[in-house]
Amino acid sequence: MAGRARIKDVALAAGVSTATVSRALSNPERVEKSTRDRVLKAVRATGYRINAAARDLRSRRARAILVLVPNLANTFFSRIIASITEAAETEGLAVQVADSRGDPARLAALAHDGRADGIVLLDGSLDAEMVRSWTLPVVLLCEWNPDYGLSGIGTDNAEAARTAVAHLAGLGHRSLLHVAGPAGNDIAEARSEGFLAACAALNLQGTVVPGDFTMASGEAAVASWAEDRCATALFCASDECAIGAIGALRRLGLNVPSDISVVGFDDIDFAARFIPALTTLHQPRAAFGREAAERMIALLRLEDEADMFRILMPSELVIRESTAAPPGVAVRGAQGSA
Amino acid sequence: MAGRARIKDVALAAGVSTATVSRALSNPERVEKSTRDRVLKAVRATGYRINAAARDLRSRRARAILVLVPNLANTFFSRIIASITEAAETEGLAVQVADSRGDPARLAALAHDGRADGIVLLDGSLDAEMVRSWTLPVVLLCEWNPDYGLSGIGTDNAEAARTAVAHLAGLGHRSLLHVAGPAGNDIAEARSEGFLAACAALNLQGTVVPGDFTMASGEAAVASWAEDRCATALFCASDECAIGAIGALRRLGLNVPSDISVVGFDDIDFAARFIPALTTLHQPRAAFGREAAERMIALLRLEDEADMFRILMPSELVIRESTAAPPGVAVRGAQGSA
DNA sequence: AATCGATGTGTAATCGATTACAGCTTGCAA
DNA sequence: TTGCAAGCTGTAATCGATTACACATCGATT
Repeated sequence: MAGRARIKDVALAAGVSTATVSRALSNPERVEKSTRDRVLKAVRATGYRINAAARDLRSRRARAILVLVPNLANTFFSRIIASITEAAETEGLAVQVADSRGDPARLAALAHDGRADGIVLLDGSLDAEMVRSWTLPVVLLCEWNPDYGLSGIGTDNAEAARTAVAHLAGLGHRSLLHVAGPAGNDIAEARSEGFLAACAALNLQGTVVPGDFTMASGEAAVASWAEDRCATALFCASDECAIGAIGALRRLGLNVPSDISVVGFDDIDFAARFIPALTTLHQPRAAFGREAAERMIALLRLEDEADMFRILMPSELVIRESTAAPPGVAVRGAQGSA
Repeated sequence: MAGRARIKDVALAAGVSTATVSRALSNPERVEKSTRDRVLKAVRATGYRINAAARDLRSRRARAILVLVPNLANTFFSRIIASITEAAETEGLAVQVADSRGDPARLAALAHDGRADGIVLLDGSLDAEMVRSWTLPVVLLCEWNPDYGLSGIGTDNAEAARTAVAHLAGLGHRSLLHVAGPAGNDIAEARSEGFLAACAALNLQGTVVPGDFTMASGEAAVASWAEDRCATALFCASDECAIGAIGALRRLGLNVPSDISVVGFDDIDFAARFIPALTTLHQPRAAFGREAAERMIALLRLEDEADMFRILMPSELVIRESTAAPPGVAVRGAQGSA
């Protein structure tokens, strides 16, 4: 802290100017090999570390991106963050992680204090006007909000919902209940609409009840379902919701999947380990992170405005233990091992 | 981006010097009210945002702390991070989050590039020499490593293990298996030692098998347990491990808790929702985060070295559904509702 | 031999804030 | 009236890097 070496000290030790030290470190090919070696030796000898504040100030960029997630405690996001970090750091970009909830002033400060050059936003429920007022390049990831006017990366939620419905229909279910995500959330609505469209297309009875992705909303949905029990399968807008629902069903003395099938969404880490292991739609989280980082890097390289893009990566249905034929329906063509 | 206002622009707009603007913003009481109001109005009018790089450079501090966690995807950590963030931000400190795994050079860079004034470390398995070489104030949280030579905050793991054993003994279990955390991990070893000490004190048969906190290690432990089935209860070093173990038990056709009891550790979010809901040791994560932030703030205020401290906060046993009397043992004094 | 370009290095301006120091007012006591 | 302290504000140095520009060297070309 006290006696940290400055670039000046390194220059002195190597017998060169500070300009040469700077070049040796950030543009090695612009100094002669022998000089570079002397500089690097001096760096080692002095224990020099570049001062980020000074560099950022002079070069007018932070070599960092900010990742904003609505909820750090959600494992769905942390996996994506890890993947963004990996891709960004190979490009020399640091990654800052922050929670997007709470005080808008805090967010504005984060977005504009110059500590980051770009933002990867995983929250579609922020005030659109605020988001549009940000002057940094932003990539919207996973979530979607047309009002932001941003480029984005996500999955085709309607298509994924269709896949889930087709799976349940294939098992013999004729009456389905969808526990939706929060109203106003674009991806949640895409899932609901995809669900209803698929039910209509396959001539199934499809009902939607409101929810908000949480376990509590899964429990609440089961409570309302229990009144008439008209559906034999639940399609939940998130794995957490599905897990909440299964817990509630079990408390009603019902077994998943023999009494009722449940499909989740996301394929969070616990989905495979849950009992029963969750049939769910796997979102390509590692690919999301990688793609977002790459797009961001490209945006930062281009000084001027880049073209808008919207990238949809497919979600895959992962069939595990939480779905089966409805009670009383023979499994057609049941095949061997599983 | 292009036309961001500088402090100079604000000064011009308000008809004062940049020094006054700076003071009006960071030491409001040092400028006259009327001047301050003019400055604030100018700030609003120009949309001025302080440039963090310039401020950090000049004031030689970053007003930020770095939180290092071994695994962002672990919800146990994310809850703590949220709590650190909350406490730090009320003090005007930004929080940077990074993964502590991987390239040591990356960590060294993070620790020394001047972007943070202090470090909250949640990883006890880093190279001790590297950690000691850090020149920033560091608080070790949750994990513990005596070789770091740091102040720390955590829970009394041996005591917590004793509580778990006492609970199982009270239910009638006489033979216990502990699935340990990774060797060399201080808190894992404290749990193992506490477990063995408690078994000895209560005259129970206590066995320890190696593990590493993961679900996979829980599954592996069950596989080895299945060879002799000598224990009627499992005490796992983490909830994830316990969940892995329960999954494996279920695949063996065994029911928790009627065939075998399982106790976890941590009380992660899923613990309460898992089926069966996990009996586990609740670590006070919000308090951990708050305490760490406060201690760090105190450390940063003190210029010189502060006294070392080691704070232990109690973990509480939360009894849920995964523990019961062993098969064939009547529940003594079973009491009413639960 | 003179010119040119390429290459490597140094000098000094610069990024945008903070803050030590000094100067100006103002109020009050002597 | 004068002196002094207190309070407010401005001037300018400063933090530690990057980088435009200038300069020196050297080999190749004419």
